[in-house]
Amino acid sequence: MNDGCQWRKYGQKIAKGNPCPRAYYRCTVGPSCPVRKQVQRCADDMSILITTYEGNHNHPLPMSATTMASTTSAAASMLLSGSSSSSSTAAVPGNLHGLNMYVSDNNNNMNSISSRPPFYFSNNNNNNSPYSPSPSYPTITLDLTSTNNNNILNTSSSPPHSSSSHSNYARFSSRFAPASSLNFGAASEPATWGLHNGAGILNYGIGNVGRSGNAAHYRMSGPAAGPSSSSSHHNQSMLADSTMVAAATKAITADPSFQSALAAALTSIIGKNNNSSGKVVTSSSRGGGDQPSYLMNVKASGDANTAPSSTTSLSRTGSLSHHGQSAAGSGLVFQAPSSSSSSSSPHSYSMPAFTAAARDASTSPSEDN
DNA sequence: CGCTTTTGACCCGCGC
DNA sequence: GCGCGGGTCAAAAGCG
Repeated sequence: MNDGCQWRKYGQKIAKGNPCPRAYYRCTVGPSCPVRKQVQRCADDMSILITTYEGNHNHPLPMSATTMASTTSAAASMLLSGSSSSSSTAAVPGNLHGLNMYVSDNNNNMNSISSRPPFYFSNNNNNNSPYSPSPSYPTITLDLTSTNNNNILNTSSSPPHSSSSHSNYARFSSRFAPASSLNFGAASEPATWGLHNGAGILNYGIGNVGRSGNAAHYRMSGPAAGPSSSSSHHNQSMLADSTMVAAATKAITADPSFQSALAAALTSIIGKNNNSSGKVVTSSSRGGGDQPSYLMNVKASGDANTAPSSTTSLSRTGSLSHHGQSAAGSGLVFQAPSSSSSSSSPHSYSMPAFTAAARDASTSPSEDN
């Protein structure tokens, strides 16, 4: 996926748990630009690419990387951020509890590093795009650079690849709002992608409201608050215009493998932070409403000296597999890495828990290992 | 010829 | 201390 920057590959590695090699690239635009990116295919759906950016560019970005004219991304930004602005709004990345994300169609100049959010989904399944030659590869990109004020990272004082708790990953996590969570829709249920907090105040997502043959119909789902509510900066209205539906549908097309890829992408963050001061610590049920809700709590204290400890959660609702095994009442579903023992146990996961979540979402639990 | 990619070696942190 | 795994280095090969 052409993102407007020039990259030089400097390494490739087979990572555990994924037969596909992970490729390492450096930015070659600047003489000593510290920005790097990793590209890897999703283990569960090799048509999905996961790209992770890390570092700050120390040079002006090329024009191709600074132009942003994506109405789709703007719409999707609103979708996931809860903004009520119309589609004429400039492409301002959504910012919800510190987690910026939006859905993007790669055909719409989704090439800007300076203005895109750090976490976005791209489905470049339009072969007319000059940036997506041949096959269509939906991609999930984690942008850990800090080239605009909307990014949640600031890695300027971090060494490019610190593996200590001072890494940018730790700060990434530390800036999650304590109660924010990412809502994984159940694979066998209408997907509700979006963010909500522990109290269920914010729950923007994309709901599959019906199927006709193979055609899925999506709607935007929001909280119960009225569309004109503006009492808080988290405007809770949703605009389900056609642009948003189109963007949302594209993002959901890969469901449930989309979930897997997202989980794997998150794994790349959490895995970095899997140390004594910040790790996936537990999993628990935390039913907060009428439907079962399983939250995977991630404690990330980040920089032990400066950042207060915070907790973020991954949650998914509904059943956990395609095979009818409901997780309701089953209690612990995800096992924390700290108590797992590699792959020897059928209920332990060598990968961080987010990968486990992905497999739960798309395969039989008995296939996990 | 210059730049990029490939690929095995190397480094280092972490867990046992 | 040792092995493992992720990330990087650097020489060789590839390519336009």
